[in-house]
Amino acid sequence: MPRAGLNPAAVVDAALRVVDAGGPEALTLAAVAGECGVATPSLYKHVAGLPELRALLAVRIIDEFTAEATAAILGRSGDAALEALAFAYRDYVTRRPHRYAFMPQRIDPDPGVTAAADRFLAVVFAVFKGYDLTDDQVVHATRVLRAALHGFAVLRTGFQMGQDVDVTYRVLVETLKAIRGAAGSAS
Amino acid sequence: MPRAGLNPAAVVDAALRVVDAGGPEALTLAAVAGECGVATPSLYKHVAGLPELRALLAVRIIDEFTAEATAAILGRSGDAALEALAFAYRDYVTRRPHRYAFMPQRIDPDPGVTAAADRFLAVVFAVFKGYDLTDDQVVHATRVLRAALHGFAVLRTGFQMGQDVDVTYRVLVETLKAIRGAAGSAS
DNA sequence: CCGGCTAGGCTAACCGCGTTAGCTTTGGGG
DNA sequence: CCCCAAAGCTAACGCGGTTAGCCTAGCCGG
Repeated sequence: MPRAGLNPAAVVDAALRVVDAGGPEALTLAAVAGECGVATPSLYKHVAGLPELRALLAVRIIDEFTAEATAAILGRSGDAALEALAFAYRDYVTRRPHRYAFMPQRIDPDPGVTAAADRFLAVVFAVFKGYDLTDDQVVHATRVLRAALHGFAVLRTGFQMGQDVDVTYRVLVETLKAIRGAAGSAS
Repeated sequence: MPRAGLNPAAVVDAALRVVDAGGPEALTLAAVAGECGVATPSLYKHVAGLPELRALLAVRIIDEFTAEATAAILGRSGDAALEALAFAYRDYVTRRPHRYAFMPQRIDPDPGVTAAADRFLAVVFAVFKGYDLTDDQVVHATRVLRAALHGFAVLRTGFQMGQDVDVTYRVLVETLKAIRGAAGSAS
């Protein structure tokens, strides 16, 4: 029987296809192996197990997202950067709803994931460079921004009632422009 | 052998203990059965399976949370109500970190969970009764508030760097007071 | 007080998933 | 050309959810 010619990157590619098609729940070694056209245990020749595959996938996704976010805020500052990041965020989540579930939410034991998360964080951080805030204030502002954008991303599909979610997002973004003032006064 | 005297409520009680002790990941029929002092399949005499147990647990937790949130905003309105809800939210998450994971994030197929989620939503909704907003605007404001509070709750434990998370939360709450104006202008 | 019925417990067994062990074979490099 | 490491495979285990089917505790009517 011919070799499948796999490698870690190809396994992650297959995992991405599985996740895109079936959501985060569908990410199973059996499914990925099927997608690769290989028996399940064969995957262990390329990744150490499900946790490592998840970590590799997370790095891939975080970096993809970071690249888009970076492109969005390049050349902008202040409220314009904040808006650009917010819309890039929403766009990614809309375009890749299942992938977003792998964005880091708590501290990850995997150092690769932590590093990728830090790279992403630097982008959010950059938004507040244009404002006149102390270092501490920038940290708080970054956390608030992340929390709001993430919360919206998570709940987005769960909003009942007919009102336009795009309008809600605009309200959110407008609200967030108050971060600058709030960070200044609350610390 | 003597009967264990179980019933659905007692099973949910055991499930709560399991979740409190080991986190949402630990919620397994085997663990709950162990906590009940019973063999795993015996649970099926009281709950239909893991999904139903999860749903029952979610209802229990959402209602517990709703009760606390309701108590917090009773007798307050406007910014005071918003603050009270925000702090009740944060307090619950801090006190019951594992339980919070069962709060509804997307539409749940279980009608009981949906009903409980609606009861909770009504509380958040009530915060904006005191503001001068149209019905549509209240819906958007409610969504924004939920998104921000939820996002913070989720990311709370993941914040790196030493800065005080309580200060961050104060910045968040201050920022959210701008919802009124944003909802008014953006729609 | 007794017989029986039901509800609530049990064991056995199946399936799917992750994982490990150990065998086989491919195919590139000395 | 041969060899051997890498990359595939099958077999087997453990664990979790779930189903089937048995057995008995304990209430209820006679």
